[in-house]
Amino acid sequence: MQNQSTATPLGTANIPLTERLFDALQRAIVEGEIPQGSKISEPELARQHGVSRGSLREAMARLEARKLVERKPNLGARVVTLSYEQLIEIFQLREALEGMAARLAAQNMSEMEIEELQSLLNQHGEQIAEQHGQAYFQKQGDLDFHYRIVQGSKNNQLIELLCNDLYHLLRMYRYQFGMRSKRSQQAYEEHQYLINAISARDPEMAELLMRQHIRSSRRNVEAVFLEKL
Amino acid sequence: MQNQSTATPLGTANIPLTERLFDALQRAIVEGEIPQGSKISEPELARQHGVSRGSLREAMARLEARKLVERKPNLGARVVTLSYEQLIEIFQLREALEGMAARLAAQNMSEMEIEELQSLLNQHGEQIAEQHGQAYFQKQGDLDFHYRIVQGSKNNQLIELLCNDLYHLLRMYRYQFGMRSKRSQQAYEEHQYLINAISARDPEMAELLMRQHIRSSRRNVEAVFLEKL
DNA sequence: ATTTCTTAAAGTGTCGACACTTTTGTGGAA
DNA sequence: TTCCACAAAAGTGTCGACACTTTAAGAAAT
Repeated sequence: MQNQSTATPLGTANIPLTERLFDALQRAIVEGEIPQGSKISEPELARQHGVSRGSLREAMARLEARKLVERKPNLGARVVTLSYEQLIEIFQLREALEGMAARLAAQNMSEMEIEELQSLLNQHGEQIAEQHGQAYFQKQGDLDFHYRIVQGSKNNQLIELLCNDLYHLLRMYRYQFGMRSKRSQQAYEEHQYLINAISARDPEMAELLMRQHIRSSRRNVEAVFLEKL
Repeated sequence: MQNQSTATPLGTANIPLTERLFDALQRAIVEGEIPQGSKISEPELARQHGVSRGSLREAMARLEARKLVERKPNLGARVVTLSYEQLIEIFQLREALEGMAARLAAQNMSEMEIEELQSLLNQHGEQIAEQHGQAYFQKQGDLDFHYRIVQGSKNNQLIELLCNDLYHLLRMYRYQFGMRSKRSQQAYEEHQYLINAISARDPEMAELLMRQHIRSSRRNVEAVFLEKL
């Protein structure tokens, strides 16, 4: 039996402080609550969250590993600064990684998983039809779809890398750069082709389609950026 | 002015303790000095290295991020356990990532870098001729070659990922699984083709060749493993 | 008024201590 | 002898303190 009345907010039991802190900070950074490029003062941030500097420090080390903050010895840490160049680099990474993921998914996804993926896409389709669903589709839906294919690859290295490491940095870009687009209809169709290839157990085709899909997505981002100038 | 006589071993000045510790531990793990799968006791390891637990803890957090140790809350940390399955997964990753790296290298490497790469390969060739240079070529040379192509991609995300994160895990496999092979002659030739493609500024071909090269390398590992059973 | 030197404030690096959790080891009951 | 309970030991989680480094502010000199 342990004290449930005093400190522990019920449900956070046994989850180490550092971990909760890490999640909280990650969310705050991704959503821009702590602005990009801003300097982080350990004593202040620790105080705000009511933890010791040591605990915060360990959370920061993990944030650094995910490239959400940058630290320089004796100079302290700052939230990463997002840039167009980095975003393009990430798209190139994704093209390679998710391409491989799609290839493996075509080999390794179970029939059931494929069905679920299809029904997820059907939902997206409805939402697009209903509300010209730009908001939802871009922000959550697209991410969900890609997420599942990565899971379907059954390659743990790939899953770890894309879903734990890169995922949050990418989310940060979506949050803070806007990144809405008029491509939802187009993306929806590309997703459907992809499912077809996976369903047909055609790894080669699945990889090809995924790579094209991400390349289109990148071009769209490039176009949006040019507009802004 | 700072005390040069007492503590600082001259040359380690200003490099934080945690960082030096991190490097030392990483080396020890990669080379198997601390055996794979072994449990790590923070107090003991800290004592051995003459640092406080806090410093060691931060180094451990970074090791964890590189997948060299695994930590579970309240249960402590163990060195990662290498497995055939994981190795295959890593090869799949590399196929995707280094394939992309080769593609980009064909676009972005400077003429000078290409020349240097060629002369590096020439050295390798000589070594193979001389001493049937299996040892060197496998352990260092091959890694060097791939390393340079990744650098040549000029994609910082890719460079970071392959040369900082995955690199050491891969080195650990080389160290501890042996992974010598009779493929050095074959690999040498494949490397030469790759340079030709890069030199011809043919991204498509460079990617294709790199992927084939890594796939061959994987097949070789698979074969070596089957032998062992 | 501008620059530079000096000194105080803030911040980071590192440590040792204590509370709580898990593991280990020992003795008694079946 | 085997199994369980329970105390002791070891280990992890978290904190606060102190030393050294960097940054900021203010005084002195040009």
